[in-house]
Amino acid sequence: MAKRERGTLSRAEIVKVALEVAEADGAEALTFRRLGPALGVAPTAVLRHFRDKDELLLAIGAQLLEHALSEVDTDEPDWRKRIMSLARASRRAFVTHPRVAALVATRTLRQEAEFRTVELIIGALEQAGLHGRAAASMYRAVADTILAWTAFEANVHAVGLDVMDRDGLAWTREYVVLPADRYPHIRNVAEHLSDVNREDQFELALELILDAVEMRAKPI
Amino acid sequence: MAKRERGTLSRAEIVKVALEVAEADGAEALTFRRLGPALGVAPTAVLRHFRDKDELLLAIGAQLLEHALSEVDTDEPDWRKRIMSLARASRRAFVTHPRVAALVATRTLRQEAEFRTVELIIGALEQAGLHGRAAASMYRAVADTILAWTAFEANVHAVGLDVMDRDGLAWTREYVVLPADRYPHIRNVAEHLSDVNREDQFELALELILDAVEMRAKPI
DNA sequence: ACCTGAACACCGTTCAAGT
DNA sequence: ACCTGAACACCGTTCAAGT
Repeated sequence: MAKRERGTLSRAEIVKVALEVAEADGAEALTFRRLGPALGVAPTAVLRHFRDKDELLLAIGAQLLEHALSEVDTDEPDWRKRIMSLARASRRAFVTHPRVAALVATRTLRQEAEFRTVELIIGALEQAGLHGRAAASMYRAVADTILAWTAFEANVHAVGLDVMDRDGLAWTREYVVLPADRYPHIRNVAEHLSDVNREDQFELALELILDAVEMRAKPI
Repeated sequence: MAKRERGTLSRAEIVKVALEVAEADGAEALTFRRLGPALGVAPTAVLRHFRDKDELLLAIGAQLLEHALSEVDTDEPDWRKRIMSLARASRRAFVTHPRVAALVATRTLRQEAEFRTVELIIGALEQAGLHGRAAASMYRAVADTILAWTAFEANVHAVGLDVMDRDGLAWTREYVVLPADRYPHIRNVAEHLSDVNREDQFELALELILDAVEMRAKPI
């Protein structure tokens, strides 16, 4: 706990160290009392830069989204690829920091990074041929699906890391041994349930929605 | 805090009162220390029926899903309607108890109610014409989308109730005033953004996916 | 202006003791 | 067998005091 010179603490550094702490020891370790020492400072010093814990979490979320956005190729001419690129980048950023992501994914961040995300999606949909009300409506369906899936995955990951021992890894195994007379449909596909991983499902769900977007934009 | 006779405390009653407490005072009020008095019992007495708080939350989640399932018309012959009915019932159950739902939605509950849900969805997909690996894969896409959206909405609701003052209700208002030169696409549809509500989006996103399911099951 | 240290009002969980 | 009460090891946040 080397003491540091006064005035050298910044919001940026706090966010960075907070991510490290959460990554290393879990979201429940992300407390002011641990964060202080990790920064070489008293626990309450952080409160001089963030009004409360919620404001800190919001800043962390913004940072995550910022990083995801920086990886998106905004010059990609194909609108579907642009949306998929954004979706994958978001997923990657959140799954990399699942414990923090779970805490912030559902917050409206209301910051630069979020506005740019919205702009990107609406632009893609307009290119696809949707405008006005239809574009607004579809934007919410697409954006919220990406966000919902991303948040969901982050949560599952975070919980998975925390209670893996209790819940067990192979949940699909339980489905295989269910009584066939009461669960005939499950039995039919049980052997395939463990093959599918969540990343594939995320891609599939999104592709399904974009298929439908395309159909509605340019009806046959 | 009328004392109660010994041996009258049950898991069922604890779950019921826990839901009431959370509903009334928020998820952060769902503590053993408040739950005890609400049950007319010492705070630690609850720990005789649930190993820890996580086990209590799991039981609450199971109860929510159970209730949702009881409202689904499983005899409905149209597979699309059956899935939509399940989705709406889940949404309703979770949005009714957003603060608790947010805490439990991402847990694999691994209980009776969950198995029946899976059985229902796979049965619907088989009726649609999907089998084996394709059915398993699509089941995950559909089920996880319902779950992700439901969890997401519950979270948004819960956060909304908790930090409504700070975040403000009319987030869409901020989008209307964004500089048009930097966000031209947003500006194009800004006036329509506030029209769409989340329930419509949930329905839309699901219909989009089911459209695509139908297309893949019976290709043109 | 920025940071510290003590204090306040909480948590979940354990455990010896009561009935 | 079931419940209580005290105790332990934590939280976020406030606030007077230091530099």
